[in-house]
Amino acid sequence: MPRGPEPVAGPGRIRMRDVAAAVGVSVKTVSEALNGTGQVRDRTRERVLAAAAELGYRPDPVARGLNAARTGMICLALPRLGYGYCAPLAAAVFDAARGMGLSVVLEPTDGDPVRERAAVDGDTRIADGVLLVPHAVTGRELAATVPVTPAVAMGPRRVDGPFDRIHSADEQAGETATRALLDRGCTRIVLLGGSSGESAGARGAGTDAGAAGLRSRGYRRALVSGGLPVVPELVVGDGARQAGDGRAAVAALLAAGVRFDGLLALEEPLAHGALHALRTAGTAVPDAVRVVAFGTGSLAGYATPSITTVEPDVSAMAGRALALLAGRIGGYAGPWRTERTGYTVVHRESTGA
Amino acid sequence: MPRGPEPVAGPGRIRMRDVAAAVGVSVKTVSEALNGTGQVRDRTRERVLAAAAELGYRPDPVARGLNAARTGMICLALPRLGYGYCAPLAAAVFDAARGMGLSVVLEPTDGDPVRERAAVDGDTRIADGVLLVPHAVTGRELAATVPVTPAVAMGPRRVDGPFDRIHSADEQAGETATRALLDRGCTRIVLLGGSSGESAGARGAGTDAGAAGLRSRGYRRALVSGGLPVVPELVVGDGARQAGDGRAAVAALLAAGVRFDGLLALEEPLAHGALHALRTAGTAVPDAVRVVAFGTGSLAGYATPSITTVEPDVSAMAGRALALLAGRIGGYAGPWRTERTGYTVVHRESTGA
DNA sequence: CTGAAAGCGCTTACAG
DNA sequence: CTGAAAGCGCTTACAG
Repeated sequence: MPRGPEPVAGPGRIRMRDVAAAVGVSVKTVSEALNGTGQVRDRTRERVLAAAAELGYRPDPVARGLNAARTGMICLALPRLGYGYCAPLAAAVFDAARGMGLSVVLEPTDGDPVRERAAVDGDTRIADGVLLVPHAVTGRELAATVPVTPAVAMGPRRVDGPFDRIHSADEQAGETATRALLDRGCTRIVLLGGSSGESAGARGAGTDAGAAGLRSRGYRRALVSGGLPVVPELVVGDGARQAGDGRAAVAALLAAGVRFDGLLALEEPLAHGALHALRTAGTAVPDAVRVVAFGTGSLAGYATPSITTVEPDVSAMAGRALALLAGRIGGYAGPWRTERTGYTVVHRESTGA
Repeated sequence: MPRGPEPVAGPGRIRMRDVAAAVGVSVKTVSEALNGTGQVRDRTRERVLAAAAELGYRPDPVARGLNAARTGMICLALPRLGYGYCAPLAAAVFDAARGMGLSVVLEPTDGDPVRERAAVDGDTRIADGVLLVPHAVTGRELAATVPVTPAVAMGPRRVDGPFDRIHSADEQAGETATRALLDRGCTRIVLLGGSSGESAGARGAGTDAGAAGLRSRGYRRALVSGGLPVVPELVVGDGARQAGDGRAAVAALLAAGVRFDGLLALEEPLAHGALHALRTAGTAVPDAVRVVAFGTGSLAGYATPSITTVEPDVSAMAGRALALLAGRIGGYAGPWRTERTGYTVVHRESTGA
């Protein structure tokens, strides 16, 4: 008997064959009675169910998984729960997965391209499919992967590769957010956490920019179409994400005497830091400066003042991503698909709501 | 060939036997060459590795798991990522698990006792062990479970059952937090989100209170040992957790003309709501009212004013819980153990720091 | 309606 | 150092 270490549950672990022996039938009958498959006489099924309950039988999902070539698990690989809208997105994925009878293995990649690639390409996969929120990995790197299981890339990054994609409309959202400020009379709008040009903040040839790059582009587009210039000194904190960074960047602007009447924070924590700096300097929000932030707004409503946010539709992202993934797991082999999900502006006090 | 649907990867899926055939050796030799077990001649190993790479062989972790009676996965069952300190705790669990070579299946129970119980007792388990953050399930219910795999309960809830436990020292933390306010001269301290007596907010016979109940008890103990009475009208929002609830409860106190000079919020969002209500009423923090909140403080530092928090040591909780679980998975069969992890007070502006 | 047997893709005691 | 074979706990085509 070539076995590994004693099973955790010890020799008391009940197998299907034990139930079969107790009832006096074959394992096939037990399997069919328990799963409701095949044709089992009522009387036999009852005896099987009774014996299974009596003995405390629990089916082994690993054995079943080996047989079915399917485990009912999917892997959700994302940079970190605290990153961008990962936490609410993950929550939405759990909800959707549960509705489909799937379990979720959460794998934080820490934004490490090696781990991101391994999530798709790796050899430790026990899941039937992978949902990847790429951060650092490039489209080129992913294009070379040979996924062990179907994969779907989701989020703002425009990566390319052998998988379906769900993109959040970040460029459009950046434009919408900026326009909301323009519409309220702002003419000098600080872009906090973004970049003023294609080169900075973008990773590849413009098609592979991160969320910040795309949102920045939307900002610039809104300014241009509004007849306003992109003022480099108003674009600060490129790549920053933390409240402390936002605070420092805005404090520096104020100390330098740079004038502005609007502020678009590309990540929610940046806005909290910005408000802190503005408050310290005695600058009134929204009277002197109007503020909009990207985020999911769990606390934005209770900041002082409450912050207008541009919120991603994580529920749609999760739902669509899982639908596409389930289709692939189910055997669909058509061409790779790309879908887009939106953002919603929630007006609060920081824009004068 | 009694097979289910065609495997996802199609007929191209390479098995160990394919590699063996390509090299002209047995599967045993391939297995040992790939795993570095047994004695394989260098020359043979090289040929096996080359063939495996050439063919794109990926080991099947499910088959390996069936054989080893171990999958290298654990299940983390918690109410919801947005609940209490679940998100940072989950992040700490991922870190610790990764360090031990384990993957984590995250299972939100939504605070449903049936699902909490199923996480320990269920029959769909593919994990080697379970980390449960109980919410609604009672100790009595869990005591009757027959875990399929080892389990560890963690968090503020004092549940009992056939597993190890890690408790956060919530009663002690409640006392420490209250004392911080007393030490700063507060004499009328609002308890936001808690209860004034044993009956309310506690679930069982005092040994099974949730975090709010335990923290409330610490609050009362601090008052009593400070020679102050527990004033029922200062205890509001029993069971509340959301910013909106905190805002409403504090607004009601202010509208009713109730006087207070300190406030202990049992959940961080409550404090953000409270600050909002205080600001609206023109009540100065910390001059007129000092505020302390339980929380992990990711945004507390950027509220207006920044909020003093009592923060759980999630890293210690995760580390100890996994250590205990790994011990059980490894076969340790000693008596159930209970460990305790602490909280740290981080002073910020809301207490005059 | 039911049983005996093969097979899922691995690992490993046993015998060379 | 290596192979043939059994076994992990299930599911299911095949033959009664």
